[in-house]
Amino acid sequence: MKYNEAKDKFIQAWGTLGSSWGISRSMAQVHALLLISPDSLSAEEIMEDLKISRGNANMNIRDLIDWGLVFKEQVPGERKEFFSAEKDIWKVAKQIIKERRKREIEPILTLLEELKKVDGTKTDKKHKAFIDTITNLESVVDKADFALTRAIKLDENALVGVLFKLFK
Amino acid sequence: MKYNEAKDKFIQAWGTLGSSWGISRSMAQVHALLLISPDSLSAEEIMEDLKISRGNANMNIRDLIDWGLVFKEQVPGERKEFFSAEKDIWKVAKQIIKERRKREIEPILTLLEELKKVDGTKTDKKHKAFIDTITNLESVVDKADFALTRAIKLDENALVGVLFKLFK
DNA sequence: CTAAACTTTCAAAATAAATTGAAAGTTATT
DNA sequence: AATAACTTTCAATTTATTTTGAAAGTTTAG
Repeated sequence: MKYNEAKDKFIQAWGTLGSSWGISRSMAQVHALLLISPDSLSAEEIMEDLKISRGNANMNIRDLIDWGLVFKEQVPGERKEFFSAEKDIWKVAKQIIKERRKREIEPILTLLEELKKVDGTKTDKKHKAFIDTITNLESVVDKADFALTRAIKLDENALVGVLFKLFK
Repeated sequence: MKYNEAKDKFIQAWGTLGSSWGISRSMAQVHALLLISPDSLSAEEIMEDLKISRGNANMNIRDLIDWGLVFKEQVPGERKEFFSAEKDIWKVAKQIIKERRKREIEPILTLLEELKKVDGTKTDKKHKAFIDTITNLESVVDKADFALTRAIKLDENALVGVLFKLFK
């Protein structure tokens, strides 16, 4: 397989994959392109390579910067901005976990806390089932939160150690 | 907060949440409704409660069954089918992890394995960067796969034990 | 076997999300 | 201060996803 073929395959597959993670195709593709680029790229180059519009490129680059997955770089003698991706995949994974935890787990916990306050008596079947579900959900989500919060503080080697200890 | 208010809030929030996990709003809402229902519900009741069409209800119930989150139940004397959700949230979480692992992690590993075969020389910067990225990705995804595969074999209490050992 | 009860399918319609591109906004250079 | 280089915004458009609902299919009861 030729380099260009492999590159296109990776970018396109990463784009498809992104969709199932709630990340837009373009954002995933910009990320993929920067991940495999040895040098930082300008918005112009990204647009041309991926055949996407200026607006799209700009928006997705900004989002990737917000996610902490891409950095702005200053190239001496060049006026325009260049961008490069975080290449340490473990850091990338941690960043993604961190962002999703903040965006998804925190709101669930807030919601569940709120919903526990529902009025009702213990003898009402529906009320009981509701409280049970909310309580059990909270317990599981709390544990996931705990695990993820700790995981993003580990380095990759420590994680490996932990995994082996855990599932020996 | 009244029961009905809390119920609606939960169903609506679960629907919204589902979206960010690549699950359609209706599917998440059907799941939420069944999760808090003490009794199993017919397709008819689900349609009416959530104000969704027959086809939509049917499709999403089937999908939830495929995911192993909902079961068909036979009610004596009734001809139509009734449905109920798995109420053990740890089992629910494990099912979701299991399905997503199969649908998302397996294809990535296949892709990365394939992409390692790219032609090229070690002196080519682009080729080297590509191989590095693919290799590092594979290493991280492999570890995630290992951790998830093991996690879905644990029961909830064992998981708690493991978490404490891990992050003492 | 036939009709009624119920379930599934799927093309069309509705909705939601992503993308474009040109105009407006900024910043640096002379 | 004027202009060129570059970045951002956003309304309009395109594309993708979800939902509908009526028709077709299936199963059970009589």
